[in-house]
Amino acid sequence: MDTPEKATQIATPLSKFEDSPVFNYINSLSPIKPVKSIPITQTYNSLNFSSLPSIFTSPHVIAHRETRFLKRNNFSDPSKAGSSSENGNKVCTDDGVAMDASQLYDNSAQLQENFDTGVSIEEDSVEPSSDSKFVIELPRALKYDCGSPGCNSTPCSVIEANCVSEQAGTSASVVPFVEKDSENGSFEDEVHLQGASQIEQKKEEVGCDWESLISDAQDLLIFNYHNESEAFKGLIQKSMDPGERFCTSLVTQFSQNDLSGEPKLQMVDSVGYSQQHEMMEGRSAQPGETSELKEINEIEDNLANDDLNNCLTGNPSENVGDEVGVCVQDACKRVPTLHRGMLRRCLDFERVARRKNLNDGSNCSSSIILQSNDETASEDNQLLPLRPTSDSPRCMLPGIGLHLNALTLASQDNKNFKLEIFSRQLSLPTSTSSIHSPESGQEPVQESLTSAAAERDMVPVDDGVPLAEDASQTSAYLVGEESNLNSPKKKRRRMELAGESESACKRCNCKKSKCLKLYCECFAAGVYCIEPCSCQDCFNKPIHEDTVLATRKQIESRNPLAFAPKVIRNSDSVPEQGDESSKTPASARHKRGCNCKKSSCLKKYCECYQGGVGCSINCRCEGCKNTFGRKDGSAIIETEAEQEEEEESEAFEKSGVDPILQRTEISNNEEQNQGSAHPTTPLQFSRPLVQLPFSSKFKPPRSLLSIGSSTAFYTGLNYGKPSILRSQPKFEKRLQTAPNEEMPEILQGNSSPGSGVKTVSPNSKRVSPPNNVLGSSPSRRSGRKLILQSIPSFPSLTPQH
DNA sequence: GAGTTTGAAACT
DNA sequence: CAGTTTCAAACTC
Repeated sequence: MDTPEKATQIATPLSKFEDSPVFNYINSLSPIKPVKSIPITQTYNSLNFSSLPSIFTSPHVIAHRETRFLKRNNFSDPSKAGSSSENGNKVCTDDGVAMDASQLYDNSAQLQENFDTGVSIEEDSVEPSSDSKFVIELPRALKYDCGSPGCNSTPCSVIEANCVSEQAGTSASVVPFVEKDSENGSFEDEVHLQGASQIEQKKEEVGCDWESLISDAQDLLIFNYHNESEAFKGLIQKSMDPGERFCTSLVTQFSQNDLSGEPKLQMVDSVGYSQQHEMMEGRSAQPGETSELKEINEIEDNLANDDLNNCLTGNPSENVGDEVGVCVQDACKRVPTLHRGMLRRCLDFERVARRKNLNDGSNCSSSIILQSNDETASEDNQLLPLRPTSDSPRCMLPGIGLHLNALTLASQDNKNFKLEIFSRQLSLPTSTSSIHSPESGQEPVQESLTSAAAERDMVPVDDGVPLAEDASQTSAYLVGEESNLNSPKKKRRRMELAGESESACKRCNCKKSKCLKLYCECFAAGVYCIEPCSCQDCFNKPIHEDTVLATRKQIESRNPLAFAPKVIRNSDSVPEQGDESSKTPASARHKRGCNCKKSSCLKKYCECYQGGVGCSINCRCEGCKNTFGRKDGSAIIETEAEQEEEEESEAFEKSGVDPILQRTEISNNEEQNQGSAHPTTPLQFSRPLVQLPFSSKFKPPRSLLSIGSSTAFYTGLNYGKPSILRSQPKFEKRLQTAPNEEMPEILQGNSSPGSGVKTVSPNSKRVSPPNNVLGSSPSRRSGRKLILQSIPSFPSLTPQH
């Protein structure tokens, strides 16, 4: 199966195909001339095809995409799967494959997506390597199908291949080739056969393992998303170079392997999600693969990391902004890069989303849903600079990047665009992950996302917390619901139904505030008002950017935390523990606390309740009955041992809790905590408070600011409450547990009176003794905490570096 | 859809 | 900082 041989084989089948009437017909259809197996330059392939999309985008493509999108939503609908499979089936006519694909698809769209992502990436990387995409692609698809756990991915891979090919314009040719190959019994034939056999096996395996796979989906999802995000990041990076490099490396290796039939192809394919597979199945790289795969993985990881770091962490500000825009554009142009697959996916979704947005008026849900799209927004045409124009969909995740702060900082269009992209990107994974994976999977993602977002955000907007919260919640819910939020009320209703998605898409109804006050949800959320808003005399529009920014500054001068997420979640700040915290009710708390008197904190009047978090010490509510956690919760004085136990339990929870189910989890956790004899309140509250403001290390500045300014809020509010003292110990623990990074920030923040806020004293008011906080937090239990941290769900989830 | 309730935000 | 007013969301009918 050496390369030369392959080439020969490939050439043969191609020629045959070319002769076939089907091929001719296809050719007639597609603008792309079936270049006779002439090795086209990889770059050209991508480039050439990139231009073609229009042709293929025709109804079929669109339909396909939509179907696909629908599929995502309707996992169980077989018919759709079938329809969708039409396109996909083109490529894979194999019954076995098709079956698998449909089934798999139905079983878990997301899982598939994840695989798809991996696959797509692989494809991208692989494509360039092969002189003729066709040959390589088919085998790949097959192999995928045949491939390991990737079986699941098979359908997806196929579909994607189709999509890609369609867009690229190569797909058409591909299909025929496949069939022909089978007919010819050429190399591909073998592949098919093997693939089929393998697929069947896989099917069985899959069938058997499916559940397990699904169960593992969380991990996978996380992984996938992580990968996607990485990939996306890679794309984003102004220099696609890394991606290219990666591709190149892959290609190189691939070529070295001669693209040899199955194993190598599989290897290549697996590269994308090999990690996932490994994770899932525990399956190590295949014999031959191992070394190479490892290398590839390493490269990929490095790239991803680097990319992430560079893009996200790096200098989000200037470089990133430009980079983003550039990257996006480049990405579009550079379809062939390894991220291409992802982009395609995203595009598909995005298109749908955009349509919806356009049609419906921006629906936050759609945007959210498609966050992935945004990720992929980079894709071809769609990557329009989403300037925060009035038209642009504003639905941003509250905490993420859309904050006006970010906007202000990044006044540039590109930057804004980037931010949105990032936010969406970030959110996407979360949403998806959340949906499928009940467990920890999501958290890591969230954390990463949040952290990434935080890092990225030009402005240290919020902690990732809000993002996580919103994203997870909203996204998850919204995904299903998406579009129809036309009327504000309906929207609200949905939000309510959804649970808490509200934050994601705010639509205001302001009449007197001109949407320039915090009364305006849009303004408060840091987003511009959009069509769906029913506001009057709205100044919260890009047109009035100056006014908005000025007002914003003014408000911030008054209260630095004014635009910070109201609900702070620990997750992002603490990578490791973040999971825990995020999961645990305690992790999230309203930054300022509520002041409810009549609603008993059981209605959305209560911001805590609305945010899906329990009331905390900071709350001055009366008759609190917040189902997410009462402020008074029994403040039980716990012994250190108990506290430790709690911590452990929390850590444990962290590992397993689903972000999606956050609320449920929260309630559960609280219950658990209570059950564990730990009064949920004190601990939880204390924690959130501390962590909240300073979720990410990167945000110190903001946290500091917020802290200082926030003092007013935090100081003195809760003095009335008795339980605080007890809580302190836990609080201290929390602090300790919290990563050092956070702690310092917190401490720093605390140094100011404001810090005290979080440190809440046992007595109601956040008398935060900075000293206490400082003293306790960093040093003491850091050891333990470190241990917990060492467990970091996120790292573990990640493909490993 | 109109009116009421509620509590945050803004103001004094 | 406390008290009051304004505002818009949440809620009810």
